[in-house]
Amino acid sequence: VPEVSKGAGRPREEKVDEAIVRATRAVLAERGYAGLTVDAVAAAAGVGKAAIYRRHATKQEMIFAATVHDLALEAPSDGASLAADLVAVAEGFAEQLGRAPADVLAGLLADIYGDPALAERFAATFLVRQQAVLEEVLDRAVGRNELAQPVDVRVAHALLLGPVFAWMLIVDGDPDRTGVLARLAGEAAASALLGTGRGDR
Amino acid sequence: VPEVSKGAGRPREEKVDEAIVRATRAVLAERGYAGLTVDAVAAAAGVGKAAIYRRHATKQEMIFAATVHDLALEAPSDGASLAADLVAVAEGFAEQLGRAPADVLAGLLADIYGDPALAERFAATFLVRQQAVLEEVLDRAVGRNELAQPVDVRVAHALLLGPVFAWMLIVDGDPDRTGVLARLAGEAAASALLGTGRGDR
Amino acid sequence: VPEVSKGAGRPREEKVDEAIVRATRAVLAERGYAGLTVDAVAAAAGVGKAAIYRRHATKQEMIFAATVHDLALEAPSDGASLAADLVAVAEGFAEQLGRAPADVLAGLLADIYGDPALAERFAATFLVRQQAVLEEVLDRAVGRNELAQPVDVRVAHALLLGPVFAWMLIVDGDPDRTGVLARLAGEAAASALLGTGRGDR
Amino acid sequence: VPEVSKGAGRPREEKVDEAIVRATRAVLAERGYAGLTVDAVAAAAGVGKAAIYRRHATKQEMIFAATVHDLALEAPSDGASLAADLVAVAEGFAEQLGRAPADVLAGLLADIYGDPALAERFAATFLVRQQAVLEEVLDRAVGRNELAQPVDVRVAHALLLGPVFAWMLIVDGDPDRTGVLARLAGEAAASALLGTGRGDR
DNA sequence: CGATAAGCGAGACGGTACGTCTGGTCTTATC
DNA sequence: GATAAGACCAGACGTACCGTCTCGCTTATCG
Repeated sequence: VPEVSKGAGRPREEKVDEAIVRATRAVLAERGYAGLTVDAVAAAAGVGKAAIYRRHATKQEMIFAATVHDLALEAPSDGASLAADLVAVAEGFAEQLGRAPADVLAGLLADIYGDPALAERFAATFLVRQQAVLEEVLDRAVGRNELAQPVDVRVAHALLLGPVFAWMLIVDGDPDRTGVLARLAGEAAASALLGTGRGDR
Repeated sequence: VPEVSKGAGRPREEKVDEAIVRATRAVLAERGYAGLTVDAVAAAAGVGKAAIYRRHATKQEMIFAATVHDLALEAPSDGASLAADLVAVAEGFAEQLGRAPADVLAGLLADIYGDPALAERFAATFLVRQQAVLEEVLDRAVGRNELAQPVDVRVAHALLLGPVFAWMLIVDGDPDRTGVLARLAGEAAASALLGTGRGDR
Repeated sequence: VPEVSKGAGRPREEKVDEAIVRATRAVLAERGYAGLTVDAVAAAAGVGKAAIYRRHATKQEMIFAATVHDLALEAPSDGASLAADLVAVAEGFAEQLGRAPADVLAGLLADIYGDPALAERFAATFLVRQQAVLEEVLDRAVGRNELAQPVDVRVAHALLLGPVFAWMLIVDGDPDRTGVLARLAGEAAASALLGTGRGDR
Repeated sequence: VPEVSKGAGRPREEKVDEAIVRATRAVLAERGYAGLTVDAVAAAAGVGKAAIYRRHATKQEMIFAATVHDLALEAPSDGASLAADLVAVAEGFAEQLGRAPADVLAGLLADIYGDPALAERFAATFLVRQQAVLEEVLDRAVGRNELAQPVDVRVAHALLLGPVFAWMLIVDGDPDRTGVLARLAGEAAASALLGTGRGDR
């Protein structure tokens, strides 16, 4: 979102912001990520294109802001074990991803290549947030003496997020069993990380 | 690839097929998935656009055919255990994915939504091939009595492919450590599936 | 020219209109009617293709508008006789046609068949304008009692326009003698129409 | 029509020639000059495109050969006067032109610009033939002492052919009155030429 | 309170890619 | 060597979309 010069001039209308978000989601639902047009969003929102581009540098950023930006992710309360914590985190990931349409996730992931700004925003919002949660859980495990030495967060991230992502976007698994898969992913990651940490493999 | 009416008329020239594939890869390497143009491919291949569209219904199918379609995947030789087999499979996935540029994988995954034909082709070539390998490995485990009851292949698929995919395309992990991650994913999946199979959780 | 929704939005720029007209004429002069390309016109005008198609439904209409649409035709001042008037009209036709390149005239005439909209525009601008001039001259002759009864304008039109057109586009006559031919055509038409009017044949 | 190397190999089949002519006319009748496609003609004739291009250098030449090439034009028998002869000639022109569709005439006339070979063929078949007839009629008039000095054939040609052409292709006059117009054109041309010849203007 | 600054909807602008279509040539296998 | 079928190169067509700009207007703040 480009900076807003404060003070002089007419202030931006919040109604416009809301209308854009609502219209973006509506058009996405109707035509999908690939079929979404800025003109269509503007028309559906009853808004000029300039109002959109005053807020978002590109179409992708608009979509990002309307669908993914605000996806909250709460850190799990302290569990009994690393395994329990990781299962909770995986379930959190699943819940978070599930709130955005699959094609939007895939589309944004693709558009990240070739748009560094979007990549930056994606990393800052998504990756950083998820990895912060993970760090906390891993630290707890160290405190609990489950883990002797710190573990690379990115590895843990891939082990946890990957299965959920693949289930939802690649394998096209049954949405009703996403929870089952998240639990399995959490347990799998815990055993792998603990095994690594113990160094017995 | 649209059906070829056999027998009558001038046959398609293999040289053209090759030129298109080579040019597609070259343009992808130079401009990336988003920057690829059919005209650019045609020009680079010294070929008319019609020759391309005679072979591929859309730009995406052309890219698919040039980058992903032929990605071989060999089934691992019989290992000592399910864990060993799954590690080998995960390494196979990593090697297979590594042969295509990341932006191409992401781009195709995105374009699958909204192009059912491409989705079909993707499933038939990619998913089916990988899941066949997985089935074999899982069957072996049943034979070995490691697994008491059969396991849903899609679950295993997500547990194995997900981490590799996430490492390469989302977390942007160090390519040199992709092998490490694949090994971890294999072990993690094995322990999760064995745990499930034993039903002790 | 498609209708312009008035009032709202950014108004069309006259500079663009002019640039398109100028570029169309330049490309026509350089490559001829058959060699003209909309892309070439757009490039020469420094204009997007959309700006052209916003104004003209087809390439032909664009050419029409740039070369033929505005060809003025002044009614001759009252002459001494029908013959004198018709000579003046024929010379007017010759002057009018002479201002557009021959291949353009032939090309547009051909494209009229199969494009009803263009035919309509052609009739409204060209035929109607010329026939209005003719009507006036014929009315004067009736007033002068040269003609006892009104004459079919289309007949007069063919008798006058035909020779000039044929001289310029079919017979490929010497351009320097177009004036001579126009005079002859005027006299010929006058004598034929007067002969008809008198009914002595 | 490209030269035929005689003797060796399989001779051309006349059936193919006929089929091409028939198909050309059929497609012209159905889709018009602008809508005619070589592929369509080949398909309608049950013939390969090569068979067409072996006989005709371009699409236009094919159409020319199928519609206009053979349009006969008989010289009028000796009439009582130049006027009578010219009327006969004009009627001959009208009859000749009437045997080809209007859009074809206009289309070929347009394509002549930019295709010198077609222009050559057109001149040789059409203009030369018509002007030969005209020359003969004008010579007779000199013999009859109606004309003191020879008249430029091209001028006479324009005066006669022009009105007929304009009536049929530009003014879109009633086909049933084409004869009337031809008679008028003949009389008009005669009076103009006689006037010129006498030098009294 | 009047000037200034920025917002607004509408829609034109330059640029560029798409997928289709055609013309004229070339290549098979068959006659 | 002619034939039917059809692939080949080249390149124009008209459409669609992106992100920017311009119009006439409205709405706030600042002097």
